[in-house]
Amino acid sequence: MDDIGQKRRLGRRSTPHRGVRIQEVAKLAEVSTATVSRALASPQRVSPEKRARVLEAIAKTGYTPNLSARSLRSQKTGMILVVLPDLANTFFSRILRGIEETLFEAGYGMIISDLDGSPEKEAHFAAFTAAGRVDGAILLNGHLFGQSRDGQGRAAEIDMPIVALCESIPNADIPQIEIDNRAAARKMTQYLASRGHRRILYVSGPTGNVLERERYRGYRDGLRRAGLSFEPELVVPGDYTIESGMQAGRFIVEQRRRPSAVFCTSDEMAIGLIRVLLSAGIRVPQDISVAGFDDIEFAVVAEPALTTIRQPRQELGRAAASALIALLQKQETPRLIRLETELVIRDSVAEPRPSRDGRG
Amino acid sequence: MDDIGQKRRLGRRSTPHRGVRIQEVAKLAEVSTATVSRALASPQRVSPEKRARVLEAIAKTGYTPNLSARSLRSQKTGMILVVLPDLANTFFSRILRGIEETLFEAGYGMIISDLDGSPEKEAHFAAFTAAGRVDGAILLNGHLFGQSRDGQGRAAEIDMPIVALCESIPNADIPQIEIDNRAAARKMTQYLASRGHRRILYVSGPTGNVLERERYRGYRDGLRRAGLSFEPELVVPGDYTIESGMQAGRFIVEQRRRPSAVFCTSDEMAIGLIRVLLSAGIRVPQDISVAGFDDIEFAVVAEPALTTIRQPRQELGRAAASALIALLQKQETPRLIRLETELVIRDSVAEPRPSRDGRG
DNA sequence: ATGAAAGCGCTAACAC
DNA sequence: GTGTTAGCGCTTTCAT
Repeated sequence: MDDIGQKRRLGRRSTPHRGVRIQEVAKLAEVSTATVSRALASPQRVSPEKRARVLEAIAKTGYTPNLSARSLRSQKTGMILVVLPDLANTFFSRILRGIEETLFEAGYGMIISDLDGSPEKEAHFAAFTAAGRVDGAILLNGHLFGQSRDGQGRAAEIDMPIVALCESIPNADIPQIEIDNRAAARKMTQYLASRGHRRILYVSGPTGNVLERERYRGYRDGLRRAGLSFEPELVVPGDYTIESGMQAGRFIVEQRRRPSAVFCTSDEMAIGLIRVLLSAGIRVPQDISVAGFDDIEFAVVAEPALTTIRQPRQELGRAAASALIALLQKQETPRLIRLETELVIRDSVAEPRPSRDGRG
Repeated sequence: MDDIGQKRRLGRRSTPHRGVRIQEVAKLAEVSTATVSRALASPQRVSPEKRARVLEAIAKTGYTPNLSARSLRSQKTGMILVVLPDLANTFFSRILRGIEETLFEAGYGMIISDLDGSPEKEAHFAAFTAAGRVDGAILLNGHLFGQSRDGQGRAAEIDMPIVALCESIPNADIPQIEIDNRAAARKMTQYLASRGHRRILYVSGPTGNVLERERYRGYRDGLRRAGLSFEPELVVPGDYTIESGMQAGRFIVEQRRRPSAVFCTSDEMAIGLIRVLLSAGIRVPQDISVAGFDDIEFAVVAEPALTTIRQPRQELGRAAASALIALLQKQETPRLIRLETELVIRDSVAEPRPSRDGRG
């Protein structure tokens, strides 16, 4: 006790820390600090008797290791950075939960960075990462730190375990976890065609987005396989938000020659679009069928209930976290993990009603 | 260079860190490490000339301070813990964004803990906090660490800046940021009554929840002020989820004597409930009016568009973060901050249709 | 205004 | 299996 008291006095800290330190535990258990440390980190390497004494001393003192110190010494932080474009987007929350669960089980914590479209933030988090504050990162934003920026930020130099989730990152030699967007979009397009639709409007995601590129290809594939011709005027831009779905809806309402089915590449857009259609007196699915993508929680309670593509969101999160953990443990991990999607048939898609110009 | 090279060799680190260290910058700028440190932390205390040299050296080397070391030395982490009950709940994402924004502006990072109803996790994060890994915490879960648990976890001893957001924590001497749930619920109940409803069913939140207690009181208040009598059978349990709203909906469908209006204490429940009503052939609002609470993104695109109470979610997050930052800076902060709510009138509430038994 | 040097609390290399 | 001890990289006191 005296020793510690003295040490305290000698220390030059400005804000005295009230926590118990490893020394105190060691003293109480009558072992060295190394033994206390080992008893915690690798119990099997300490004799049962001493281990018991250490554990007792820890319980008695309420000791919790200082993680900054541990970090500094071991060069590990136990923290993973999760970078995503928009925290407020429903789509991400379930994914986050999957990530969090898995990381937690493996003893890691999660630091979230909501990019919010700000390059400034991105630079900040790149620095953050470089500062050794995290052991690895999961990127949901479709590019590496500093990529698509000039070389001035040295972000690109970051060298640590990273995985890409959902939005794959081309040319990056890191594990990518995703769904087969192209196949999923093709599946939906073919389904729509199989119900008899011949004029299928496509509401896209943001231009340049990898997801969008793949889904668009899938749409074209589906059209081709169904023997339908592609018509450029049947592609309407969107950005996955409710608002952009509503805009697409307004566009459709104003048209003379309407599609018989609409394939929205997100559920949010589908829900917004349906709302506008309904308000304009266009019935769904009697007048126009609408399909979504993602199968968010609200898809099933939408009116009408949404026919959509289910993404295994929580599993995606878990898979990404697992891949990252494998990397951290220097284990082998596949470069590409593709999770299955499922066509979920509900009520928003029906046969087209017979149209005046002969066929759907 | 030689010195550093030598130091490296002498060091016993297992995983050589490739980052640039402060020494290297100091050497290049021909100043001491202390000057480098000061140039970063308090520029005005360093002569402009040396500061410029330091900055140049930093740019040249790409130096980023190691935050674990800084933490260890300064006893500050620059990290805030945000504890919330359910990350996958739409309601929280906007709040999180508000928190994140404000923390970011103040130079803090955010660590999220999704409790997910697990006391084990709670204990973990309590330990985490005790381990000096964060400088403060924002609690969205309605209780302090370890509260409502026996004294064995010494979590209660945690002594750091904490604020409670949304779910206030009784008897805790910490800033609380919330809306006036009671007044909001009263406002909605009175509005429903003003439209002519006399049998207003209340779908509650989880029992024991502070929010629920307040909203329930507001409902009773509203009834009283409108001169309506309270009827116990018009209270149906819920837990804010879509699913529980659907259950409440099924309950209503099975009743002979149905309410003319339903006040759901969350939008999710309202949307789930409407879905069930619609499926059973009960029209909303013609047959039954339904009101929600929160004004989530989907409220406006629901069919019918939801009449609800708007909570300023992002502002709540910002206010909580601001209060915490004030605390961290030892500034005064009000113990209670109440943000205004707003009654948002859309299409899910109408006058009751004349009923057989004479009045609504 | 600046530098020297003492640690922050811990882990791991090394010696036994 | 256990103890001794040297740092991890930084900030800050103290002395100048």
